[in-house]
Amino acid sequence: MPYSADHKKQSRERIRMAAAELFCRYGFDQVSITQVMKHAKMTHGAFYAHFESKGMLYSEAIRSAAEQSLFVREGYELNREKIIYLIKEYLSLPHVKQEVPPCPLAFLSTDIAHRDEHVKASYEAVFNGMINKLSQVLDDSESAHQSAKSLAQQLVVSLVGTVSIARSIADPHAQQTLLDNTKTGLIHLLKNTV
Amino acid sequence: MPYSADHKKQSRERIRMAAAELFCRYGFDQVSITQVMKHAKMTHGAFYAHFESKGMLYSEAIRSAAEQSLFVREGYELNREKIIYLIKEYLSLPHVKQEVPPCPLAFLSTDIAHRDEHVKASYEAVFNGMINKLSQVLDDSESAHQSAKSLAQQLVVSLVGTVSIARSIADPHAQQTLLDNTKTGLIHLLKNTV
DNA sequence: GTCTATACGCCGATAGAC
DNA sequence: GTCTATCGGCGTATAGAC
Repeated sequence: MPYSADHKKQSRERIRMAAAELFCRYGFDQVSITQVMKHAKMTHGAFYAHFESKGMLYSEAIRSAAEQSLFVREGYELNREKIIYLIKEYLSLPHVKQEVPPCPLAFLSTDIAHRDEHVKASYEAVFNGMINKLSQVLDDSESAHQSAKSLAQQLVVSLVGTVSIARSIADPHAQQTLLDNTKTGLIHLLKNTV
Repeated sequence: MPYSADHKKQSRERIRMAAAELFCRYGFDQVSITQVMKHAKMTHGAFYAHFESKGMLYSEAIRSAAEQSLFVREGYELNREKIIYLIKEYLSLPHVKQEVPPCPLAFLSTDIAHRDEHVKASYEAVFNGMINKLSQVLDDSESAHQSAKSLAQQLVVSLVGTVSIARSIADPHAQQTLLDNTKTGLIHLLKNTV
């Protein structure tokens, strides 16, 4: 055959990456296969040689987006200080504006609710991955009244809620205030549970 | 004319209400004008006698949804105990499953991010309304290190984040755990800032 | 594997009868 | 004001050449 297996793999990966960026930015319904393929430097006809449907691509794109996002990309050798650093990055305007690879949990939260179980399973896997990673770090210095996993969940829902809301608000000043308030609140929460 | 002004007003209201329910449940893109009008007991042709576009309907539907939602409908004569009651209702499975009129902040958060400034303004107004209402109650018994408005924001972003994520997760047990954890965390937060 | 071309359906919005 | 009918556009997915 005129195309190597590696070439196919690379094409597939380009599609996955393009999809991760575009779906996060515009949502599932407002991104067409034609747009994704153009972003991946191909035409729409080639799509179905790599994925069986747009929905299946979505499911994979969520995991791709997660792999590139803050907490995974910089989440090696995590400790309390690094968590605080990541919280600040997560709750930053560049993240909200998707100038860095965004967290799909925050950018796609309500979008996932309308999709099939396969897509939801991807979202849930990313969510659990983030919780597990955080709770491992928080475990060794945990307060008496709150388990590490529960604390990690508090953290994540606040992060996700804040960024979701900030993206849906037009006023830049209100965005910044919101981000800063959550930042202060979460750091306070972490300090008090050392 | 064969139709009274009141009749027109009622039709318009039926459309608004139908839109509020359907948009919250399925999102903007996955609801057609035909569906909304069918839900409002009319045919699609009549739509543009009441609204100038689907986007304008969305903007109004967000406010309609907010008016019916928990914190507004039961938010009169608020106090700390009632806030705790509303938190429990908000973080309940019937709310997540939209068996009661849902909060548009949680059900539409990422959906709004892709719309125009007019829609975002509606979302922001609902958000600010909720923050203001809560912070008034929290103001008289505020802790030294955290303003009432900031505390109210912590509350809302946790509520919104939790319900958004819970809707996007398939496993009912994980949903319930998530809801319960946030419930505990927020009640703890409120008690500690009396 | 990737291309161009197209089948087929749905949607937002408009036109005109009643 | 509400109806039926339709326009124009775009979407997913497929077919067939190379």
